[in-house]
Amino acid sequence: MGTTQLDAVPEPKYWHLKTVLSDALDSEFEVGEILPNERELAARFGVARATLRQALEQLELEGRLQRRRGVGTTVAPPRFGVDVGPGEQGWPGSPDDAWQTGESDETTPPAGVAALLGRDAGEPVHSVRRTRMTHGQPVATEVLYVPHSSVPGLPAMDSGGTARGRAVLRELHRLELEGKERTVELGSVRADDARQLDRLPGAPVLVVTTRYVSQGTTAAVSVSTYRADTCRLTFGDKVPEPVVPAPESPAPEGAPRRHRAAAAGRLSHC
Amino acid sequence: MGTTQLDAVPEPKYWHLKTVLSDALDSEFEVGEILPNERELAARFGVARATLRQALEQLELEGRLQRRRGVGTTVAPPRFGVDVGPGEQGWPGSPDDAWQTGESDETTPPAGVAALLGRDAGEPVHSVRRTRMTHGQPVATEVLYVPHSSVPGLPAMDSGGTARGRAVLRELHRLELEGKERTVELGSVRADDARQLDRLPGAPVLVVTTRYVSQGTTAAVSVSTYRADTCRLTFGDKVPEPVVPAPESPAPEGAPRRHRAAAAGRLSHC
DNA sequence: TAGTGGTCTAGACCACGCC
DNA sequence: GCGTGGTCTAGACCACTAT
Repeated sequence: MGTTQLDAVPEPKYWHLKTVLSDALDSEFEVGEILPNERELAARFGVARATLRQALEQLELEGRLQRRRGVGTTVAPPRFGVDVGPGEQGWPGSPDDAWQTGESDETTPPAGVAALLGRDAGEPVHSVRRTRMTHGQPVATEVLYVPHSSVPGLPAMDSGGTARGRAVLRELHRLELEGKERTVELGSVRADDARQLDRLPGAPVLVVTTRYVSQGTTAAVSVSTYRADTCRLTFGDKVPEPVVPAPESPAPEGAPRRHRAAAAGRLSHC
Repeated sequence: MGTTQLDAVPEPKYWHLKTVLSDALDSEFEVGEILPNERELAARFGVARATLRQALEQLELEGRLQRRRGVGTTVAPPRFGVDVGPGEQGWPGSPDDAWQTGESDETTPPAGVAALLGRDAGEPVHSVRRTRMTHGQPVATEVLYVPHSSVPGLPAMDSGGTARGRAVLRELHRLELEGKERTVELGSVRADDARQLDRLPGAPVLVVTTRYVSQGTTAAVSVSTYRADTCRLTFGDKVPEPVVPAPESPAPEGAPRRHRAAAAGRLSHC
């Protein structure tokens, strides 16, 4: 009746639902507000919960929603920019970088990292775990792989703690950094990283692989894992934090004040 | 019996399934090989199809599998690197860039783009659509937004074709490019881009937003949409295409020859 | 037309956060 | 304990591709 659209290509229900919800988020909700629970939303829209969840998953993927088990679904704030560009010069662990050094020990790197290092798979290297904090929340974890040959002066240390990590970084800084090469790809968080990032295993992440070049060879390789739902990676000279919308539909610029009250009967069915 | 692991934290079935399948892909399958269909796989592993599909979705997200409706599920080749770094200097549409200029017309940019341009939302700008091809396949679509003030010399053209797009780019090249700022974030493809990228709507993509700076102001903004399943974005001086594994589990370096025979009874249940 | 993956349903139970 | 999102099931039908 009211639809001018000829349904020659029927849209999936969850896709239409996602659009409806997205528009509602723009116009009727504020950042931090809590949505009705999934069972109620599904009933209100006349779909099965699994179908509703498909729509919610999409919106979470786009950074519009945040879901936490035992708590509820809230409207996510706009993604914040995280600088990973050439602006972040220097070796990892420079005085001003945003990372927090963690534990260190010896491991055999993944095959892909070994290839980047130009080492045989199975050859042990130093590994240093780090965490990146922003706005008080952990947004990324990282493992830095350093071949023994890059830090020949490293004193023998059996303890696998943060002191060892700092020692590895300190030795690394003695080398002259010629350049970095970075790649970005989509991945899903491993179980151990998931806990640190406060996400469930399998949540989407942006994986940044950095190759540190010194004296013509690869001196170290780091693999960083950024939360894809909350982060926007920025490259180049500092971007003045403009309002960049979620890819699919622009995010409103709501004040980041928080609500705990459940949304009333605003969402109408279809 | 053989498990030294105490199942105090029971792993979800789909997660375990994903691990099993991933290992099997590494050891028993080659790139291009076609897997048994979902109903058979589910039966073989003793799970519901929905559960199996959760595992397959994860593997597809990590670029290990490729699924096509009406065809089947195949083992994906390793992701290939796509250069989006500062190495790709110059304005869009430079003679050597990898993009293919498409249609152009006038549109009102999304709110976020308008903000980046420093324009009021609703103000119309030139838009140029482009496509990026690699290995004979489209890997990215792009919309370039150019305010009228950046191309004052553009002759009046009513036709909204590729000729208009080339004219806009040509005028843009008259300006001196001072720098670019790029951001990368996760998104999902809109319906129109989906067709061009040969993906279903909602498939995950890496959204690269570039701000072109000239004479201290934003002369243009482009929003590029890369297939997240097949692409690895590379920044910096050309990376010599090393073997970089999928984030969760390393990909084997199989020759990219293709099979059409269905996999035999290699996958064992649990 | 046969076979594939994609969508959808109506349930059930579980793990977690909070009170 | 209670309410939340997370997992899982066993079906059904649809859209698409290849033959």
